Amino acid sequence: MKSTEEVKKNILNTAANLFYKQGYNSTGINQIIEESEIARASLYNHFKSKSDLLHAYLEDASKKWFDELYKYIADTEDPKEKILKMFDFRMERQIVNQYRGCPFIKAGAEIAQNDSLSFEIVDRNKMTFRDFILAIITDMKTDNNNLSKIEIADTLYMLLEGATVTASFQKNGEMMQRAKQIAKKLLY
Amino acid sequence: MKSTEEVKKNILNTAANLFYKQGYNSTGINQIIEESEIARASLYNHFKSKSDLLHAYLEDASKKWFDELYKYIADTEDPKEKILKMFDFRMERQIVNQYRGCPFIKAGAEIAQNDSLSFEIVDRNKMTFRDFILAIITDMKTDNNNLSKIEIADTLYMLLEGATVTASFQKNGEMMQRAKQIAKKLLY
DNA sequence: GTCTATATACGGATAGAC
DNA sequence: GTCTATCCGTATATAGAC
Repeated sequence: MKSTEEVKKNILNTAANLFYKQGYNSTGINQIIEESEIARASLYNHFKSKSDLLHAYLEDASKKWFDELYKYIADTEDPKEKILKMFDFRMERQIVNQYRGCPFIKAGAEIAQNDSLSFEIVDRNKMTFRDFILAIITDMKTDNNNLSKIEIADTLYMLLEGATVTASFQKNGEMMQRAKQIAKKLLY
Repeated sequence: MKSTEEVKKNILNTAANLFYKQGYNSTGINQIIEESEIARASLYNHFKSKSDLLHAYLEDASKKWFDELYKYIADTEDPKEKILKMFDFRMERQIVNQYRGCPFIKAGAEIAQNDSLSFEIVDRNKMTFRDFILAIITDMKTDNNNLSKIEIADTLYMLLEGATVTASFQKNGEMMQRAKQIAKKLLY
C-alpha cells in the first residue's frame, strides 16, 4: 500500500509534531509508532535510534522553516519591510503554535550536553537566519552611524530571539510586538 | 544527625544541580535520592511530587540569582556601567556553567504546556529583571531621542536573552560579547 | 521491509515497618 | 520523619516469524 519512503515521511511528520508540542524527552517511541500507525521495528528500520530521529527532525524542520520564511517575504521588495515581515512571520507562527517558542531553541534546551550534532544543526539554522538578515541590511541605506551593519543585523537577530523566547513563557505576543516597534525605529 | 530542614535543603540543592545540568525530564527521582543520600519517602515527605520539587527549585534559584546579581553590581555607581556589568555577570555565569544557557529559559522550554505555575515563576524572574534594567535606565541621561527609555530597557533585555540563548547552542560567548558592544553603543 | 513478542531498565509514587 | 520493599506503567531497543 504505502511505499517505504512514505512510511519514513509519516514517522518523521508524527515525530516532528510530538517533539515540538510535547518536547523530545516527554515523547516516547511508543507514542510515535502508535500515532504513525506503523510497527515498532519499522521505525528502527528507518532510524537507528531515537536521537537519530531527533536529528532528522531538526534538519527537516530547519529546511521547512526557511522555505516558509522565503515564501512569506517573497513579494516584499523593500529591505526594511522585509525585516519587519520577519517579525510578523515569527509572530504568526507563535500564535498558531500557542506560544510554544522556537522549535530549535526548545530542542536545544532539553538535549544532553554531549549531543553536539543537535547543537550544530540548531546553530546552523540560527546563523543562516542571522546571515540572511545581514544580507538584507547590506542592501539597505542606513543613517544609523552609531551601529555598523553587522551590529544592526545582530541586534535584529537578538531582538527576534529574545522576544520569541519571552513569548514562550508569557504565552502572549506582547514582547514580540515591542521588538518589532524597536526594530522599526532602528531601521528608519 | 541532620535536621529535617537540612534534609530539605539537601534535596533541593541536589535537584537544582541535576535539573540544570541534565534537564528536568532527564533527571529521575531515583538519581535525586541517590545523590542526596536520603530515602525515597523522605523526598515525598518534603515535596509532594516531582513537579512540586521543580517549582521549589525555580523559586529558590530565582531568589539566589537576584542575590548574586545585586552583589555583583553592588559597588558600581554609574548607571551605564551597571548595565554593562549585567552583561559581564551573565557571561561569567555561562562560562562557569559551560554554556548551558539560562536555567529559567531552559526549564521553561521543556515543561508541559499546562504547567502554568512554572511559566509564571519564569515570567516573574524575567520581568523583574527587565524592570530592574528599566529602573537603572530611568536614572540615566540618554541622548538617544530615537528610542524611549522603556524601549531601551526592552532592547537591552532582549539583547541579553537573545545572546544568552545563542551562547547555549554555540557553546561560546561570542554573541554575548557582541551584545555587550552593541549595548555600549546604545548607551553612550 | 514489516510484523509481534519480548528483554531489560527506569519512570513516579505509595505502603507499612520502625 | 525516615526507612525499605514494592506497585505499575513506560522507556528504548532487539529477536525472530512472515
